[in-house]
Amino acid sequence: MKRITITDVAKLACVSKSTVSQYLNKRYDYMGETTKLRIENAISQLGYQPNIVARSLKQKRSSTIGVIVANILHSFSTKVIRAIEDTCNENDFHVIVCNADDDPVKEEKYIQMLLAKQIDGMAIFPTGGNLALYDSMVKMNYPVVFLDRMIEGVNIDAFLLDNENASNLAVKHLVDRGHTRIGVVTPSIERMVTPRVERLEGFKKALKVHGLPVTNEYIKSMGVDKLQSGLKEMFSLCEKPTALVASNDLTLFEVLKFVKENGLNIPEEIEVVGFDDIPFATVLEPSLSFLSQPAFEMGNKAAERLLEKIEKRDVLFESEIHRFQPTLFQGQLPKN
Amino acid sequence: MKRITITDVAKLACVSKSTVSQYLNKRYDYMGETTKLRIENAISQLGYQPNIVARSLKQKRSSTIGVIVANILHSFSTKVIRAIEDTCNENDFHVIVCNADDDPVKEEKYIQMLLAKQIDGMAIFPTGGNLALYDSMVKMNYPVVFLDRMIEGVNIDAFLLDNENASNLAVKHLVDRGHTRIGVVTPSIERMVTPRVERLEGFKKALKVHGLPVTNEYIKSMGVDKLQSGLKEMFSLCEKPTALVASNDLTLFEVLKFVKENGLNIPEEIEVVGFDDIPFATVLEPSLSFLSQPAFEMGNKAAERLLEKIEKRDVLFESEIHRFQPTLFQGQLPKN
DNA sequence: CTGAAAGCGCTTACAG
DNA sequence: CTGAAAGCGCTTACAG
Repeated sequence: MKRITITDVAKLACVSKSTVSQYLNKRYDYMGETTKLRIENAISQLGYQPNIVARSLKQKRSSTIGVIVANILHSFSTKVIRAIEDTCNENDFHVIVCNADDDPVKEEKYIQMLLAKQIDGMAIFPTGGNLALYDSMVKMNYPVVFLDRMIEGVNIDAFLLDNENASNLAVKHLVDRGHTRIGVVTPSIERMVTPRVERLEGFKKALKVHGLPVTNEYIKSMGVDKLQSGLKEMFSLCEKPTALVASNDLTLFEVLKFVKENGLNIPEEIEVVGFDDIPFATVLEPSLSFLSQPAFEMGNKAAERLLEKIEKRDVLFESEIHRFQPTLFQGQLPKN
Repeated sequence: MKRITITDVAKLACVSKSTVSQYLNKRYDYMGETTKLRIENAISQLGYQPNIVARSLKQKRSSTIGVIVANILHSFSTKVIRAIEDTCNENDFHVIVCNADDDPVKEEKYIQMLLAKQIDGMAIFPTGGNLALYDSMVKMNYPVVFLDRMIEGVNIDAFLLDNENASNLAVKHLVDRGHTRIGVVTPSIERMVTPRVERLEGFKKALKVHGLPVTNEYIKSMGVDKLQSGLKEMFSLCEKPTALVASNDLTLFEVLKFVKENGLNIPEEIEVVGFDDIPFATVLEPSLSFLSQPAFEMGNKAAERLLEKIEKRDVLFESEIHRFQPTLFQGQLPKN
């Protein structure tokens, strides 16, 4: 049951290990035809598979990247992972997926582990809780890209939605449909998570742009567990909102739950715009509008950039914020 | 920018590499207190991180398993991955996730890659297209578990739903609600994918158990792209079905699309039972019933078994089929 | 065109 | 209680 090594191949083919290695690495430049054939035969006869671990140790490259997502159960994350994996595959890179659970402690553990495994680079949905660690990676010129979120003051490429514009599109859509009392529901922005902050800011700006007042009673930014009572408050006002923007899937869920439990009608009594897509939204009721993120494109672009940084490890890159545009969908969702 | 190695630590602590290695591996048995302290200090002073690749090469273990899913975009797969990852984490194992896209060629490539990386074991949602390869892993006594599907004649543990019972529960539910004309919609069973075959078989058996005839016109098993015309046929019958079982999420989607496009009312005109959960199903309309799989439990159990096999690599295990019971949910979905 | 030798960073008997 | 030496399976200058 012992594994076949390069030595076995060399013996069988009557050449040295070096030559077999050349063959494996496709350095055929000076290799005799017959040598090549002998090696080829030996390999297939023995069913030889190079040991990638040994190669990595020597080459100090693993042809593997790590992806640390906040939560793999979010469909946005899944799509991004999928896109990253596709891009990596095309370039003969492998992907290790990790879940940080939005927990800085777990995130740190995973980053350390990936570094110890000599992973060539990482794509991270950062928790924001490991500033020193992010910085140390920058110092080492270690290849990293951020997704979905950016960290102020950390010099790392970030790939994220144009969140302000997304909020603006949502508000514009509702204004166009005649609404003037528009509310917004977002998770707590205490931890300054980029999309939450930017979507809320964008929402307020958009109201002003459209000549509407910013009414604090229409803005609920709080832990998801408190949203039901927040919504109850909002809907006890004399001037109830007639439309709501739900800034992510969790808040949308709470909004729909509230709507259902209170027997409100969509869109007659309350019109709702959500972020990201709900699978099956096309074929279910009520029909909602969504700001969809180009998840696959974001994943692809982030992966390409990461691979480029890995390729040119010696080059010092200027880090950039890469913004992606959302698309507004009504009832029907895009295929991606 | 050169990495700190064990040699650097040894030098700084004025001990040999061996001793540092002992320390790293927590073999303190005979280690002097002061030696221990010196090493500890040296490590933290240098910010030393052991190179896992080198360790793996020597130990011939990587403390990593691979998961090959058919499609990461399915929420069932995501949940299973998540559960496997949690279990692995508790045991200091890492997880590499791969997408086979239900393509045997891709599956083979991934399996080879994982083997070359000296991964300690694999959890696979098998395509069924690589019998020889599965067998060769069995021959090597390489630790593998299958998920969601089993492969006839291949001696590997499989963790899957009690599909026949699931179909039976679906039929029973509908019969209890007074239905006698019950249809079923499943993807093509040409490739003999376990859940599809078993769910269809189970459906037929359940009809008989409940004294209902098996009507071929009520059974549509075909490529998802042909389902719309299949459903059209079914609903052109004089005796239309009054209830439908959709055996997975894709077929459920087609059913709901058909229902919506044809303005049918759920549940008045047609009652629907699906498999797996649709996120948001609780708060949307129409309210459906679902047979939910205990995805987290399945992932956990599969991972535990896999780790056990890795732990006791020398032991020859009897392979078993592990069945899990579905739960019928109406409108409301379970938290997992 | 091919091979001998050194080395990647660890671990592990074994000797003392 | 600690260290010298060999070795895991590769790759890579370098020599010839």
